[in-house]
Amino acid sequence: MVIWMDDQELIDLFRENGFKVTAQRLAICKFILSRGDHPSTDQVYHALKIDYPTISLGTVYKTLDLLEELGLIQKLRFNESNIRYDPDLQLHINMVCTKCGKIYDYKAENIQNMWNVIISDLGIKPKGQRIDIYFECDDCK
Amino acid sequence: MVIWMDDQELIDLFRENGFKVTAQRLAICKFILSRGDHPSTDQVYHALKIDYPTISLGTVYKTLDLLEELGLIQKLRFNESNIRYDPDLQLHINMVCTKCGKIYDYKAENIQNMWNVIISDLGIKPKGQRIDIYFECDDCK
DNA sequence: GTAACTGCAAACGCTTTGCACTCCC
DNA sequence: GGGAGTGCAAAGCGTTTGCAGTTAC
Repeated sequence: MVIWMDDQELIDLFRENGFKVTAQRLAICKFILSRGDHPSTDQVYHALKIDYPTISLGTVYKTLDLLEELGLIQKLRFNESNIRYDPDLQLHINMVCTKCGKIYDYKAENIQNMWNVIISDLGIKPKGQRIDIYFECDDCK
Repeated sequence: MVIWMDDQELIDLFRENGFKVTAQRLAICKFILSRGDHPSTDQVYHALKIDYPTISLGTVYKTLDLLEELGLIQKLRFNESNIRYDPDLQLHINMVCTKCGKIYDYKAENIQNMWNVIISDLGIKPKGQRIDIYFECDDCK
């Protein structure tokens, strides 16, 4: 799922939380929020290097950490060693191809219903969740 | 959940798959299979160093990779940088405390039923899965 | 006897940190 | 003007790799 925020909403969010608005921040933020495939730090970095040739990996890491703090994205580690960033904090299933590593999101109403049952059985207040299914995607079969 | 295999079953499993049986392998394997809390490589290493003072981290890594290949355990990465090993390949929920990092397994029949529904909706043959819930455990509240 | 395994140490890759320079406000 | 953010490079740290010595079979 792609979460839409316009520039002004992003700018307000940064300012409200006491952070300055920079071109890099906006660019990283807009890039990650527009992608449904959980890019890695490196992918963000290389994609933005085209329009922002001086951008650094450090800035990408720091900004993505900031976005996690602000509750806009979730960091995920799969079995590869790098971090991936998921802009969807709502309940969904990460369908991970074990061959090519592509990730497809899957959302359905019945998942939410089932989840509600589980949470109520557990009697806890969850702060987040993650559901993965590992499979071989059509391209890799 | 703790999966029980006796020594002879382990030994047979190694031999059947063309691997030699060594004291280190047996020890690492028995240790990880007996633990429900998803130890890290380092934890395995330090725990075994008591009885096997010459054991090395490299051997622990290699053996745990081997156990994953044999289908006995699953590697999991959480937001910490290290790898954790889960000896339960059956469907369960990893309840992860966001403060202390402890992991509790949760299993219930209705989860399996719900899961079956989702899988059949998706129309895929999953090769594995992972379900996490992040929360604050009683000790950390 | 020999092929596989262990232990050690070096190499590796991703992430974090420190710091001088820059830019937002 | 001042403090936060950027870019760069170095440091950090968990993991992997290579290899000589050892052990299972």
